[in-house]
Formats: sequence, C-alpha cells, structure tokens
Amino acid sequence: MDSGDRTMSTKQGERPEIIGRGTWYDKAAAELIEREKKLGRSLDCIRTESGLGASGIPHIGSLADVLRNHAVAQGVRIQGYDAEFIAFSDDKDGLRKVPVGLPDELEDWLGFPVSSIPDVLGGCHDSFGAHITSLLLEAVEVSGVDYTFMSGTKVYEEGVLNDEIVAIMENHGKIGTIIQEELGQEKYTDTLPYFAVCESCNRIYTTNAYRYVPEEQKLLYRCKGMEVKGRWLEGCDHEGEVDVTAGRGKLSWKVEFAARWHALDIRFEAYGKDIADSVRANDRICRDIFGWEPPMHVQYEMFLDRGGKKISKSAGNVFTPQVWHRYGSPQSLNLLILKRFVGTKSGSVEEIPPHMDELDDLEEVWFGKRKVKDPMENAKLRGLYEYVWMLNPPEEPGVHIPYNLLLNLAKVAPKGVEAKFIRDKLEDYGNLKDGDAGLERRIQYALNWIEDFGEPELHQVSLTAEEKKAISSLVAALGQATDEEAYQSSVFDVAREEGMRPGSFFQLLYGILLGKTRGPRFGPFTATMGKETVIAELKRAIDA
RNA sequence: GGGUCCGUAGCUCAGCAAGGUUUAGAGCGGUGGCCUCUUAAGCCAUUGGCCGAGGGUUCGAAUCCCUCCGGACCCGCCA
Repeated sequence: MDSGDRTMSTKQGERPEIIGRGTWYDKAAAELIEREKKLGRSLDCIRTESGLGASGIPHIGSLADVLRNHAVAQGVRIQGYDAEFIAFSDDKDGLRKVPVGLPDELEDWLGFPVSSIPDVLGGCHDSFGAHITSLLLEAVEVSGVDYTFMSGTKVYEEGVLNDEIVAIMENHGKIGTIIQEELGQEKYTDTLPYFAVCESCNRIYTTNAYRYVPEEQKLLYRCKGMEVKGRWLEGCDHEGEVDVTAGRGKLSWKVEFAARWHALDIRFEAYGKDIADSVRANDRICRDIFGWEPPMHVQYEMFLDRGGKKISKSAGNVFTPQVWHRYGSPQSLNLLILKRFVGTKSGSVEEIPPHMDELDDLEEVWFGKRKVKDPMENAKLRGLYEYVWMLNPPEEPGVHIPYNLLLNLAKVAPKGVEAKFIRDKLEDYGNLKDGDAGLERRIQYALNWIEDFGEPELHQVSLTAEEKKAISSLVAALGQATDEEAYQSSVFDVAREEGMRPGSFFQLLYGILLGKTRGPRFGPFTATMGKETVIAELKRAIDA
C-alpha cells in the first residue's frame, strides 16, 4: 500500500461529523452540554451570562463579552437544547473614578452605587448607571442579540441572591482563606466580603463590614473610607448595621460571581483575562461553599487599540460600538468579534473596511456564489455567517461593493450630490448589475468615513516659476474648453507646449486639487467638480 | 513573582482547538499589461515565505507537546 492510499483512506476515516454549524461556538456548546450531562444536571435550560459594566462608556470589548456568551447559548440551541442568555448589569457597583470625557460633576459621586447617581448625561434616564446600561443595550440590540436583562440593583433588592449571601457570610472565615490562597489578598481574612451602602452618606465603597451576626443575618459596618484607584475616599465615620438580605449593599466581586452563578443557575461564562484571578476564586467558592460545580469557562484576550493599549472604560478615547456603526454595518462588527474567540483583537476604525469586505465574502459563500471545496471549511464559513447574523441571515444577498472603492468615490464626490455621484459611477463600473440592496446605507458609511477621516487637502504646494507658468496656461486653456475630452486634452497640450512630461504635470495637478499624487482621470473629474471650481483652485495655487 | 496571547510574503494578517487537496493562502505593495492620448477605480498576469529557533509525538505537524528567543497584554491596589 502506498502512502497516498493510506492518506486518503485514513483521512476519510477520521473526518469527523460536523458539530452544529462547524464553528468554535458549536464546539464549545457541545462540550458544555457534555459536561452538564456528566454532572447530571438538568438540561431544561442552559444559561450563559455576561456582566455589563455600568460605570463607564461601553466599548467594543463590553459588546464582545455579550456576543461571545450569547453565541454559546445559540450553539446550545442549535443542538436541540433550550438555552437562555442573561445580560446582568453591574449597576450596584460604586463609581470608582470619573471616566475621561464625562462630566466633572461625577467627582461628587465617587463611591456611590451608579444606580443611585443622577443621570448627568442628559437626565433622560433614572440614573447614571441606567444611562450607561442603555448605551450598551442599544448596541446589543442593534447587533441582534436576544437577551434576558437583569439589573444588579434589582436582583439585590428582590433578594434573588439571599441564600448565597447568607451562606457566604456564615462561611466568611473559610472564604477569606480561599481568597488569600487564590489571590494572595489578605483583606478578607478579617473583613467581610460585603459592601453595605452607608445609611448616612449613601456611598458603597467607603464602608467596611467587620462583623456578622448570624442570628439576625445582619452585619456591622463602619464608614471608614477606602483607597480606590490610587486615591483615598474619606468615609463619614458612620457606624451602622445592615440586614444582608435587604438589598442595601452588594457582595464583593471576589464572591459575587459565585453567588450569581449559583442563584441564577449559570452554566457557562466566558471572561476576559483581566478578571481571571477573580474567576478562579469564585470557582472555588462555588465548589467549597455551595457544593456546586461552577460554570464552564473560557478565557479570552482583551481588545487592543491600534497602539496596543487596553481599551479601558475609564481611559478616554473610547472606541464604542456606536462609533463602528457609523462607518460599518452591525454585522461587520459582529464578525470582528466572533470570528476568533481567544486571540487578541484590535479594535480600531481601520478594521472596518476589511471586515465589511470579509462579510461580503462570507455572504457569497452563504448564498452559494462562491464555492468552497473543503466541506469543513465551507461549514465553518457558512456557520460564522449565521452567527454574525444571530442565526437570522437575510433571504437575499445585498449589493457587494469593495469598501475602498466606496471610499475613493466618496472622496471625489462633488458636494451636495454625493450619493447620486457614487451611484452613477458604480452603475458605470458595472457594480450594480445584481441590484442595489443596501447601497444607500453603504454609501452613507463611506461618506461618514470621509467626512470624519478624509485627508485634508494639501493647501500649500510650492510651485516653481515654470510650474506656475504651466498652470497659468492650463487655466487659460480650460477657460476655452467646454467638455471632458477638451479638459483632458488641454493638459496634454499645455504639457507639450511647456516642455513638461505629462506624467509630472498630472502629478502636480493632483497635488493641487486633491493633495495626492494620483487621482481620477482629469477630464471627467473636472467636469464633475465643475470647471470654475478647478480653475479657482489652480489660481489659488499660483498665488500661494 | 504568577498568567495569557502572538511570532506565517516587503506590510497587515488568515489558516492552528477537528493534524492529511497545504507541493502554505488572502489583501495591500512591487513589476508588466488592458480600458482610444500614462495617471483614480476596475480587470488580467506576475513577483514574493526554512510558517521565530530547536527538540518531541505521528505514517504524516504551520497545526498537538516541551524548551528557548523575541513582542504584547493581564494580574500582583481596588472593584
């Protein structure tokens, strides 16, 4: 037997069944279901969860966490089991720092639960936290995610976590040890992992809970202040007590995940590596305190901006989903987020054009316009397309135009008639033969891009005396010319007369008119711009 | 100190968690050409890589394991 034969037969023999839609999410969902079966738990409803930060402008990474956890829930459904995705707003968290770009008056609200801070962003919501949450939910909805919303504040008020809170309080000694062992943090060996809202000053991060009274399920606290983000928040010295089941405080992060997972019966949660340590401690609390196997986890990398810095919710230059949606479709952002699970991803506007094009390519595959030989590869691409559309792909493909082509057209489109100009050109180029579904939206994306990032024209082009003379001649020639062909010819005529190479002359012209060394064919371009406009620009360059 | 990710063509990256149509792909760039006088766009062709290094597993490794080198990030306050 030669190796070729063996290769063929072995390969065919080993080729596994395609799981679900063939993507990472299907694999994860399959593992999750398998794990739950082994644990002997109910498969009636498999829940995944994502925590929504409510203290700063939601960025791409916040949306990514939602999309990933949601995708796994969908993967579970594909395999025939019921699943639910929970979006849990951390709106009981206290404000620790004024996020860059947000009003300074938030300074006065440091340490307050964000759900108790007034909406300083326009007063259109019940609280600052509600406003922030709504920004993320808006993006989540545009992305097409179906979710069950929960507010941390409400969850505490309704007592959903009470059993877990009590168990944690009763075992706080053991928990302090776990945290100390897993994280090396000594604090909770003598402090209870619960932040009470101070009855006197209403802040949450200034209180220190020092004693638990099991008989009354209450704890004693002192508003002694705390260091938050390298800055001391002075307490009000109030001494008080709080019923831990009354929703007037919250668990520390070091234990809250565990409580949430157990109370809400969460079976899967992917998390960013920044909270890896917390997750590890919470997993142990699930096992050691609740006697319950924690959810399956997957750790993923943080989103990076172009410079390789973490996009922080509180560090300004926030690249939000809303920003992406101004220049690219929601599905193209979903693609960026979903196409790889673990690796570091860059979140910047430069990702938009390639992802718009990649999405078009996926659509070609989905609608069978592009054939993919390998069945596994084919399934993967089609599956990814489905996840990007949240399993609701469109029935008809949209028009596919390379994003850069749209940008180039948008760049040279005459003011006032941009959309028509672009459409006409695309018609000429034959890009609209299969219809124009979604074209208006694409044109708008490109126009938005050019409006915000278009290179400013070079205002100063230093001209030699010869060049000035040539430009003057051209101005004169253009004055006589009346159509595209004549405009085009004038350039060559003048170049000949002045003894210049047409090539360099064109370069000069585009430098003046577009700030670039190349540009559209001169004749039609002049017609589009308007002869008078071009002449005015050229004169300006001579005088400069 | 602990941990994660990355290293593939000049550039940006895909492929790696399902090892076998992979004698390794794409886009951009470069080069040559087409579209009536060179110039955007578009189209065609072409260029280009010891898959970071070394070892291991395997009939077979860019892909899995180990070590090392280089780059980035997270944690080591708090939440």
